Amino acid sequence: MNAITGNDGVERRAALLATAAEVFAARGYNATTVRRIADDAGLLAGSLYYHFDSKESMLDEILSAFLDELWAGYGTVLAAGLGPRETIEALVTQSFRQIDRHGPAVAIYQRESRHLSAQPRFAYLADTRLKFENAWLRTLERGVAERAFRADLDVRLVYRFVRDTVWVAASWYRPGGVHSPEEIARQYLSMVLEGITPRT
Amino acid sequence: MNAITGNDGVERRAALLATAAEVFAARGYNATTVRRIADDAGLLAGSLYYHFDSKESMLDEILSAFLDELWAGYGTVLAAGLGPRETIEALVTQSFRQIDRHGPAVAIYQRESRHLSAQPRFAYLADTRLKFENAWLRTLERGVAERAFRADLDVRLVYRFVRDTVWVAASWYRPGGVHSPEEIARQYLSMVLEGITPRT
Amino acid sequence: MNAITGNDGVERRAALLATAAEVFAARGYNATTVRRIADDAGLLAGSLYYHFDSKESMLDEILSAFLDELWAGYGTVLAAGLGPRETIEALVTQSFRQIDRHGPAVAIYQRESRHLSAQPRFAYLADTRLKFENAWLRTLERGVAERAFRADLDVRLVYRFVRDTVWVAASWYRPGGVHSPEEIARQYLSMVLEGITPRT
Amino acid sequence: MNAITGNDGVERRAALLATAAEVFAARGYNATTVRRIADDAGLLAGSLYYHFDSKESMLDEILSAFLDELWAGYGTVLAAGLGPRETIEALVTQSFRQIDRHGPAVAIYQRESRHLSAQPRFAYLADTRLKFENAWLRTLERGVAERAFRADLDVRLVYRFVRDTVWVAASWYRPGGVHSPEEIARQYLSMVLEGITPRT
DNA sequence: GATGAATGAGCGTTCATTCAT
DNA sequence: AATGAATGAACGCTCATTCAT
Repeated sequence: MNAITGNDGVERRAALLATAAEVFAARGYNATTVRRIADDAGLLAGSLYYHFDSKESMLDEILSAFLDELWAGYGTVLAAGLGPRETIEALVTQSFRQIDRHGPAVAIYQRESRHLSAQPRFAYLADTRLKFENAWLRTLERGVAERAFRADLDVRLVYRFVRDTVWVAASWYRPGGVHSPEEIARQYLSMVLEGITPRT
Repeated sequence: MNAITGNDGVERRAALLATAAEVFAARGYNATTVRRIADDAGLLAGSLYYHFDSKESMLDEILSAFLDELWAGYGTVLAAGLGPRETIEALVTQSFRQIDRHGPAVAIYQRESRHLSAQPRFAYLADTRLKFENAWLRTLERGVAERAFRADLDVRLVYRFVRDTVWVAASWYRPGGVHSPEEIARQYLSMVLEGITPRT
Repeated sequence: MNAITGNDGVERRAALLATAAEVFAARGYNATTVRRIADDAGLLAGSLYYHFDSKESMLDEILSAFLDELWAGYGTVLAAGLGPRETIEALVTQSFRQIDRHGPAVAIYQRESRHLSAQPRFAYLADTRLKFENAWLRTLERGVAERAFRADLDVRLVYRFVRDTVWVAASWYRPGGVHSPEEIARQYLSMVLEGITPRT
Repeated sequence: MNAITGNDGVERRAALLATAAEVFAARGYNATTVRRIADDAGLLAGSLYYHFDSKESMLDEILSAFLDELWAGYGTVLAAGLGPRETIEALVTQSFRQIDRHGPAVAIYQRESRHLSAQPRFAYLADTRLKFENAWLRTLERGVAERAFRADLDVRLVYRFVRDTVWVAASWYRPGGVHSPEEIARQYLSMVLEGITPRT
């Protein structure tokens, strides 16, 4: 009947999660009603509970799927033994690629992770934040030590600025627009690495 | 009788709004209950309605008070006839000062303005965004024309990066910390203007 | 394939009803979900509807099967032309035997019959209660007339006490325990007929 | 305005609990909807939550108020140093008085305590059952030792029968009927102590 | 100015039931 | 016979809001 049989259930589930992620990203998790997700997905609110335990478990699945993929990418970069500048470039590029593929999940992460991480179920969000911070700070510090980066800037401030700028892009980035993720990464890196004033 | 009793209605109102802004910023507007605000302010939920029409009108008052003050500052800067670089420096510094003084309002603005601006009551948020964009884009474009800024960067992308990075700082900035708003602005501007790699 | 598969439809149906009765007895009819019955029976909730019209019809079938058997036994006793004391003894013994064989059904009857009998479908429960009451009251009154029972006790109160005590035993009686139903009946009858203080 | 001012809130709460207890007793806790309680009490479902945390907390309050009073009465009896027969008489009389005063609570206790006591919040129901059993069993055993009660009956069985008969009376007893609680206790005790057959 | 009690709409969730496969 | 997915009504509960006092 259906050309893509075999894992209909899996695909249905994935489609529902994608719908949920979009609504969560657009309106915020708390402000999103389960009826609204169901409307957008074309079924009744109660029917979602055939596929998921709860609204919260949908959120959990969205965030952990995104973070799993994110860390897979980051892990490869960090294990590659690149220099500080190249590491930063690769991490930023990876990040924009994740925004391209998991835009809604990134937006949700950005908006909700702070207060969610207080709940045991979402404790992994706090872990992620820490691992994240570690990877970036160490790379920046190594860069300063190796004179790849300026020594007169506060590394923690730079980290915060860079971290936020990357993720907050999820709030305006739309896949299929004029800029590819790689192009955005390139522009962003050029700005942060070289500055927006001309180097004479 | 309680900690935030002022000696007249205006002060009482302002104190209540400050309390509301803090809770909105900490938990999000939708997730904040009117009862929680009342608890923090030391009265009962129903009593807030003597002072305000609705929860929404508290939000409205918080955001417009902040934007009024913000535009007063920006207006002075834009009217001062500075060069592009100096204008950018002044706008960024102004912004960090606003974060210092109106932290909660900025955080609320950052988090909620996108979906609020769809409602007629909050249409002014969309206007603000536009005015904001205009001021920045024009300054950046003028800078490119005058060779104060690099011509090879996409001006709209630079605008988005800078705008977001500045405002999102409200989510981690705490007044009275190790860095003054001016110092944060200086570091940020140094990064964006000069880049984080050393200029030989 | 699963533990309670019979070799024909009748047995399957009976096995499903037995499972349902156990769950109804353990958790109460209302608190029992059709899914729970299905789980215990090793199929999915929807599949039960191939065998039964509704959850209510399962209950109906359980209760009427039990009452049919109960009245068969009672009928034999009442038709036997025994004296009042012997009739009471036989009825009580019959009752404990029913508890032994239809424990879950008796527990359900005890717990739910009062409010169920308001529904037309379960009106027969009220009839049963009446027939029951009639048989007992008549036997007790005959016993008083024939001086087999004391005349100074309120016959209706005695009836209520005895009826309740017998049926409520279904809530603690477990088949295969230390006491056979006949032994429990003997002890119970001894208490009610002779009293727990010694006869000098 | 109201003749019984001063503790209106307390009385309102008590009246609501009494209404809830009646509905719980009539239909069972699980089958009772919070809307039904509210209907019977003349307000809307949501309004109940101004007075109580949850449906469960209403149940909790009903049961613990009843048990507190019950144990106060039992404590007095058990501390009075009466003989076994007199102790049993006093306990039974106390029990029927409790049924008279807390009829719905007793019916709820009888119907729900078994499965409720599995929840931590209602663990005290299991404690009560144990204390109860202890008081009765010890009194019966003492009675057997002192030859006040027959030695040929199984004490545990007698306990179960007596316990059940007393409490199950809550399902048919209505305050203000033809029999006072004391009269019912007298008849019941006469039956159990002396037996229903005449002592020659 | 503030309280206490209520409203009513809507929320996340459950569950008996249906039905195409 | 049984499954998987859905329905739709109802449930316990929350919360912005109202209003007599």
